[in-house]
Amino acid sequence: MDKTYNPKSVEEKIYQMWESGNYFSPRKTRGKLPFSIVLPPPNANADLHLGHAMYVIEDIMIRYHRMKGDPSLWLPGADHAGFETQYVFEKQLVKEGKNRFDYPREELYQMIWDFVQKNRGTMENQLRRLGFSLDWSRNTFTLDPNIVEIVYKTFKKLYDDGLVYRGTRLVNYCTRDGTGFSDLEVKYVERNDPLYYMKYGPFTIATARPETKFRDTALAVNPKDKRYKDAIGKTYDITGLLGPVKMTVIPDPHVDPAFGTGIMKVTPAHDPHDFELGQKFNLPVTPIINFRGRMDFSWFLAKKDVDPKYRARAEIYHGKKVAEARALMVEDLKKDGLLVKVDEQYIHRIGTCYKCGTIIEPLPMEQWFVKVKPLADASIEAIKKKKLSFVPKRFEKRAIQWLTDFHDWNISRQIVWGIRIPAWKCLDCKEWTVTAGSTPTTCSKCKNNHIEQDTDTFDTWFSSGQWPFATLRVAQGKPSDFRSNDFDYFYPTSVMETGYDILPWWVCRMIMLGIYATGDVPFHTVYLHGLVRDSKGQKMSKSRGNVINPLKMIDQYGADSLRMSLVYGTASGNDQSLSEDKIRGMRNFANKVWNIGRFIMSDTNKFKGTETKNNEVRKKVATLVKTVTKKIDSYQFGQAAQWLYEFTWHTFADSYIEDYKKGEISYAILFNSFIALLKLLHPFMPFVTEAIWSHLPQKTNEPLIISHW
RNA sequence: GAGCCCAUAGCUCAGUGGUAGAGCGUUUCGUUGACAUCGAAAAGGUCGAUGGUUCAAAUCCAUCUGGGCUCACCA
Repeated sequence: MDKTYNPKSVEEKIYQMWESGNYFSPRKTRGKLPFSIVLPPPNANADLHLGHAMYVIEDIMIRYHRMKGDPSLWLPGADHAGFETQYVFEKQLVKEGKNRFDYPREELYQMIWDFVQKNRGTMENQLRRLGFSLDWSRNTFTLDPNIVEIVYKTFKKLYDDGLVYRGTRLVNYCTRDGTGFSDLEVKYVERNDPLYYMKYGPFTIATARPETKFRDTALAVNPKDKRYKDAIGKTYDITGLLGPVKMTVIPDPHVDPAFGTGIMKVTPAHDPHDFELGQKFNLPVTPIINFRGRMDFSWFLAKKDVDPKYRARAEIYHGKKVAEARALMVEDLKKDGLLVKVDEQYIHRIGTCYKCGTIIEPLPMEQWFVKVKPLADASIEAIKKKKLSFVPKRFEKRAIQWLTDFHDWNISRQIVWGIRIPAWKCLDCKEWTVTAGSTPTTCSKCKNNHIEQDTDTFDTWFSSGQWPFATLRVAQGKPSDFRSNDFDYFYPTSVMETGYDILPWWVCRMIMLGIYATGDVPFHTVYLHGLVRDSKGQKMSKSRGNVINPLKMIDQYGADSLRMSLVYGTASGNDQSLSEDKIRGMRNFANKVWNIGRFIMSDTNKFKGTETKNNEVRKKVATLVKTVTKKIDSYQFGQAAQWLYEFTWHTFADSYIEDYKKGEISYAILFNSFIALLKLLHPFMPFVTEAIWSHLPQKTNEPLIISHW
C-alpha cells in the first residue's frame, strides 16, 4: 500500500469491478421489503454540476440498504429536457449564422437528436465518476419509445377523463423563444415603469401599458366605490388616439379604489385578470400584439371609412415593437392633450422568460391544458393521510400550498424537441382526435380523412412528471425473477431525493400524475436537499465565475472527498456553502482512513500488554454502529458523517491505535473494530473503503459493497 | 399583501430542553516506522435583541431587528 491514498489509481478499477460484478442490480426476493430510488434524470446533453453531485445522498441510502440486505434499486435515466435543450442548440445555430426556421421540423429534430447523442455519454460517465451505484442495466431516456408510449397513454386517459382539454386561454408567451409556457416558467421581476394617467372620455385612467388600450373592451370599477357607482352599466363615448369608441363600465370587486383613479380599463387579450373578467362579462378577446411581440393594427387598417389622420397613425404603429410603439403613443397622447400626468415612481412586477429574460406577453392561444384541481386535491389528500412525508417537514406545508394554488397547466410547447402531442385536428370539422400514440387515418367525429397532427410537443415536466412509474413499468428484470415486472415490486418507490427548488415543477407533478395514473403515490418520502453555493454563500453561476466543477474536484482530490464534503455537517433543506478547503480537508480524511488501514496491515500483532481497554472499545464501536444507523434511518446524513469523521480520526486513530501500541488493546479487537468502521464509512466514501478492504485479509472474497452492515 | 428559511468561535456551518461543537483559519511546540494530506497543546462564542414558559432554554412560545427565498390578477 502506498504511503498516501491515491484515488486516481483505484477509482476506475473499483467502479468497473462493482459494475461488472452486477452489484448494482437488486435481487428481487420474496418476503423482503425492497428499497428503491429513481434518480432525478439529469439533462441528457449537459455536464453535471455540483447540484447533481448532491445525489450522493441517494447513493448513501442505496448502499446502506444494499448492505442491510434489502433488495435495493437505484434507477438511472436521462431527460431530453425539451425547451432547455432546444434553447442551447438554437444558441449554437445562431452562432453559425442560422436559426431554427431555416430547417423543416424533422430535420431540426434530427439535428438536436444528434447533438444530444453526441453529449449523452458524458453525463452518465460523470455519474460513474462520482461512484454512484446506479443500476445501469435499467437505464432509460425520456424519449425511449416505450417511455413515450406510457406518456401517450396517460395523456389519452386524461383526455378521456376530461382532465385534458383544448382551449383558448391567455398563455405566457415568450416572443423571443417563440413558445408558450406554464405559469411556473415565468419569472417575475420588480421594475420601475412610468404609470400614465390619461383622459378616457369623462374619466381618467391609469395604466402602465397604454399600447394595449386600443383593444380595451370595457371599463371596470369597484362596486363599492361611491365615485363611480352611478356609472356602472352605462356606456360612454370616448375619444382616443384612433378616434371615437364606446365603452361600458362594469363592476369588479378586485379593482382597488386606491390605485390610480380607481377606474380600470379592461383588455381581455393581454391581461390575465382582464381575461377572466372578460369571460364573466362576455367581452371579446381582441389581441393587438402578435406572437413576434409586434403591434398588430391590421384589424383597424381593414376598416373602411376611417379618418385618414387616424389611419396614418395606425400605419405608423403597425408592426412596431411594443416598447417602441408605446413611446410613440405617449407622444401622441401629449399632442392630443390626453395625457394628464405621469407617475415616474411606479414600481410593479412584470413577468419575464426565466430563460432569456424577455418580457412575457400574455397572449390568447389555443393550447392543451391539464385540469389540475382534481389531481391536486387527490395529492393533498394523500399528503394529509401521511401516505407521503417530507424531509424536512416544513416542505409539506409548502407542497400543499403549491398544490392548492396551481392553475390549469399549459402542456403545449411550440418547439420540436420533445414528445409530439398525439392529437390530430380535423381540417373540416375542426374537432380533435386524440390517441394513445397510434396515428389515426380519419377524424373521430366526422370520419373525414383531412386531419393534421398538432405540431406542438409536451412540456418536459409532463413526461418527467411520470418518471417513477414510467421507468419502472418499462424496466423489466429477468423473466425468472420474482415479480419480473419492476413496477409490481418496487412501486411506490421509497424515497424521492432532489433539490427543493424543483418542488413545484417536478415533485408536485410527479405526485399528481403518479396518483392519477397508478392509484398510488410515486414515493413514500420526499427528501429535499439545499442548494450548493460558493464559500461566500453566493449562488454559483458562470457569469460570477465561482462555479466549482465537480469533475475537476474529483480529479484533484478524489470522489470520496467531494462526496463527504457535500454531506458532512449539512442538513436537509438548507443551502450550504462549499469551498475547496473543505474538499481538501476531506481528502485528508480519506488519507487518514487509508493510513489506518496501512497500519493495521503492516503492524500485525506486535504489541503485547494488559489489554485492559478491549471492552471499552467494543462498547464504543457498538454505540457508533447504533448511532450511525439511527442517523441514516432518520435522514440525518450530515450528522452520521460527523460522527464517523470524529470517531475515525479522534477516537480510533488518535486513541485506539496509540493504546494498541501500548498493548492496552488486542489486535483482534482493533482489527474487527476497523472492519466495522469501514462498513459504516462505505456508503459515504465507497472507493477508499473498498480499496482498503481489498488489501485486508478476509475470509470471503466478497467486496465491501455487499458486505453485511 | 401572505408564507417560509437563516442569524452559534475569524470564515463556513452542524447541534435543537440538562455544564457550548466540527471543518478551515490562527498561535506555540514536535524530523525516527500508519499518516507532515501528520501529531501534541492553545487562543477564540454572555449561541441576533427583548420578554415569557421551565428546577433548567442556543434549543419551546411571543415580539422585534437584520439577511435571504417563495408565492399573489395591483391595472
